[in-house]
Amino acid sequence: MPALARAPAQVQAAEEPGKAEATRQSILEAAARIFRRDGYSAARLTDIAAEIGMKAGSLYYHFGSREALVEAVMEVGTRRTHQAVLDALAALPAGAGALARLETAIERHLIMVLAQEDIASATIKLIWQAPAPVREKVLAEQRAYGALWRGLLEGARAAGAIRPDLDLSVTRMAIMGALNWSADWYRPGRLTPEEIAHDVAAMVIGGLAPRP
Amino acid sequence: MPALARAPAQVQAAEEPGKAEATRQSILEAAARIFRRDGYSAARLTDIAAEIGMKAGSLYYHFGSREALVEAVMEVGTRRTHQAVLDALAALPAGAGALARLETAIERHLIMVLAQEDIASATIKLIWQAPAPVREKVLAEQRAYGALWRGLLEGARAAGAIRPDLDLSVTRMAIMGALNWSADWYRPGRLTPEEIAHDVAAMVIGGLAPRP
DNA sequence: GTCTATACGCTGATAGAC
DNA sequence: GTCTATCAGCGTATAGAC
Repeated sequence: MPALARAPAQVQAAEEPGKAEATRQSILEAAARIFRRDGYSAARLTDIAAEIGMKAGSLYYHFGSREALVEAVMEVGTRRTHQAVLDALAALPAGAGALARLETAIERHLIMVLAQEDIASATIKLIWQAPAPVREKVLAEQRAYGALWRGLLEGARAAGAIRPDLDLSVTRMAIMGALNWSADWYRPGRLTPEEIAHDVAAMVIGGLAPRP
Repeated sequence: MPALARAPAQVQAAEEPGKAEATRQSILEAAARIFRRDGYSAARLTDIAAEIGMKAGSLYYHFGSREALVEAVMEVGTRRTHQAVLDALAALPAGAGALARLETAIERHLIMVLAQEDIASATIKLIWQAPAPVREKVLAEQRAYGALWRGLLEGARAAGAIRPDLDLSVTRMAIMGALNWSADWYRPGRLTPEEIAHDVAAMVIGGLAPRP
């Protein structure tokens, strides 16, 4: 079979960013910025388009609807946060203990949310604002991420680092709450994302530990 | 000055619930239910009115606008939660320590959010969904509530119950996040609000404690 | 006080020129 | 690919009957 001189346009676009793909990306970024700033209901397609010097109608060449757009934003946000935490865990030394892994995950997740990552923090903010169908899809995708956390907590419990009277589901949700709420209240300034991440991680880890 | 046989209608309405006042109350409750279920943008005045067998237009006899309605819901929610926590604190024995006070506040706040209190949990859910002007007003009202928590944390720190390296503002927001996020994920069933409140309180208190 | 009927504005979405 | 119309739908809000 002779090699094709050039892959079909569609495939090419999927592989290396052609113009359409690049535009799609900047639309996603712009949408994340506006959605994050205004919330789901107040964000208008006009504002999003204007953010990158386009007109609202043009967005429809790249996305089928407003809902498809939010969904895409949240899908990327979910995947990106998941991947960042996985990477951080992979970067740990081989012998890292369960607590070190949990601590790493907490800090990395929080930094994704705080460090100007519009897509990550917009995603968190939008989860409970988006229309139910979108929310369901995203939550389904987040199950894998949730499973990662469940594993981390079970590992910590097996290592004796979690007091036996705590329910692990409640624990997990309380942790996610402490982390995700920061997407709303955080304003750059007094403390760095790293400082905040450290404090929260310290609190959580300490809170899980069995009473001496 | 001879006593009036009957107070003017307006004053009467403000003092003891006349019909208008009673209706106003049930509108607030209905609105909280719908807003909590659907979120700010998806909740329609038609749905709210229908919830209590009214027509959308009739709501305008009681509230000037959709925004005025959400604002009223959130105002009541804020006040009611604040008051519930104050009451719980007041019910403690006189000699209760700083940690016991903090623990009580955590549990009471969480129970307000979880125990089918539509107005309290709708308020939390709406804070970051409502239009900016409404949010600003509500946040302003919540400053007093925030001050209560700041006092609780400072008291705990003075009592030596909080490790010195934790920033109290970050701590406070992390706690509120862990508590408030529950308004979104909690579904009645497996665990009671009390059980959840206990777990979260235990985690938080433990997390603040100085490392031995 | 609540209804019905309607006006109004706004925004998501489409069609076709370029 | 992006623009310029333009439409359609919906939900808030108003006016007036009852």
